[in-house]
Amino acid sequence: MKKRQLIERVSKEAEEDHAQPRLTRADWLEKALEMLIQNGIDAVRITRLADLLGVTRGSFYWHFADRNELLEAMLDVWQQSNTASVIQAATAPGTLQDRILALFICWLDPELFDPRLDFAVRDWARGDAALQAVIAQSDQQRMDALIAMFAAHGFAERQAIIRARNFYYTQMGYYALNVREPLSVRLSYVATYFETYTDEKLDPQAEADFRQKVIARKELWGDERIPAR
Amino acid sequence: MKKRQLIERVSKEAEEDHAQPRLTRADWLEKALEMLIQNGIDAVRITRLADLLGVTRGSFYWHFADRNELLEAMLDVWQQSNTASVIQAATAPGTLQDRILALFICWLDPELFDPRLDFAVRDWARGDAALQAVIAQSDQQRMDALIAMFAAHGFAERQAIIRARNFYYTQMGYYALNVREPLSVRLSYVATYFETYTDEKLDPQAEADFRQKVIARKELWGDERIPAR
DNA sequence: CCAACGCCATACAGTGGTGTATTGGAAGAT
DNA sequence: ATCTTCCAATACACCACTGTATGGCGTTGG
Repeated sequence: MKKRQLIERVSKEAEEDHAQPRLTRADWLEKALEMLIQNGIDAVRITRLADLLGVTRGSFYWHFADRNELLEAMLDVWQQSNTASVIQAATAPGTLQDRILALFICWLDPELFDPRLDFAVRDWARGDAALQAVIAQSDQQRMDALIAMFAAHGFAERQAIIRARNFYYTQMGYYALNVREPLSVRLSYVATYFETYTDEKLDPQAEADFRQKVIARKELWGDERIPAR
Repeated sequence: MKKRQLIERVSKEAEEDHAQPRLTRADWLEKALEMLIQNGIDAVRITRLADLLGVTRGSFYWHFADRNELLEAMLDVWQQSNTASVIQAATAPGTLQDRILALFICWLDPELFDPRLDFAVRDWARGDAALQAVIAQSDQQRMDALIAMFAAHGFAERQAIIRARNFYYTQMGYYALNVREPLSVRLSYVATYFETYTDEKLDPQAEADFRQKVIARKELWGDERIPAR
């Protein structure tokens, strides 16, 4: 699901025409998420957001009771975006190859899975046990979907777990290190990773289709969406 | 290298008797690192540290010029602890098996590699390009050591890179997700992971020795060093 | 023994953030 | 055409934190 849609849904507002003269709850929420991603939760200050939005704090306190309400809305957006995308890809119709490639798409398209948001939320949870529990639950849901995917294609329980962990942890590690590689380089690793995870060869035709699909999508998200973090 | 030693070295102070009536630069630094790990860089406030140390801020401004000097000292400690441990393990004498196991020890012993510090520093770098560059350099050094390790034991260039990435990213992903497992569970995965990374069987005797070694070390770091993050 | 140094307390000025109360004004509804 | 409703500006009280200036006091060395 598109993030802006989610933001508006969480804000309980209908999607309206752009170029509004006044702000909506969703506008504040969007800016706050942007701030969270770029500078961490402690940078999400009402004063600062008001400056960026070109209004005073008076506006904020009309849309939200207080800062806490904003934070809760932000968490709602996260909960309903990244995890849902992973699970959807892992349970996609088709062969194991189809599903793995769907997951690779997920890893590559920030509209489906935004690693910056994911890690910003994880950092946010530092020192907050309740939030950590929420995140752990989401991780468990993602892992369960991945384990089920491998298990459904012939891997025994323990093997499915190890493969799911390798698959998921490797990708999270990649994000955690904030690696910055051009898309072409990432694409060149796809076949090798696929074989590592599945012990099968990746069908060359499928790989070609995948490349084309990703490049077509890339047009949509624009050129430089590689996170500066 | 032990972290407290490093802290004192960075503070340019000799190790003294405990139970000092007055504080040293190292005491402030240690508390600040603790705060960074538990609550992030934005929680590293002079006022708060002073409260925790039971003194007023007057003490701080005797030991440090300003907050910035403290932050630089904290970064020095990180630079000289985690990365050094990884490189040392990866270049340890012996077979590939010896080195991999040395790295596993690293992953398990927070005195050698403290993942909480590592990720706290990564989070700190959010929105700070200069700091990101420092971290990227450390990551590169670690990766180079791992690639060289695999290459030195017969893996071709590309294979060595993929294996090093899998090895390192998987572990970083594990830490990033803040997984909390008992030591016994982690130990039970060692052999399987070893085989995944090397395509060799882990010598049962070596595995037994490893278990014993880790458990002996565990006595040293105490029981509950599993990060609450 | 007392003088200098090392470490800390106190007081002050300044900044940036929160939340509340009140007022102002433009768009839609009737 | 006026009357709500929605959104934003302004003003106020309050708190957390930084950094500086200065004074106090115990410890140590000459």
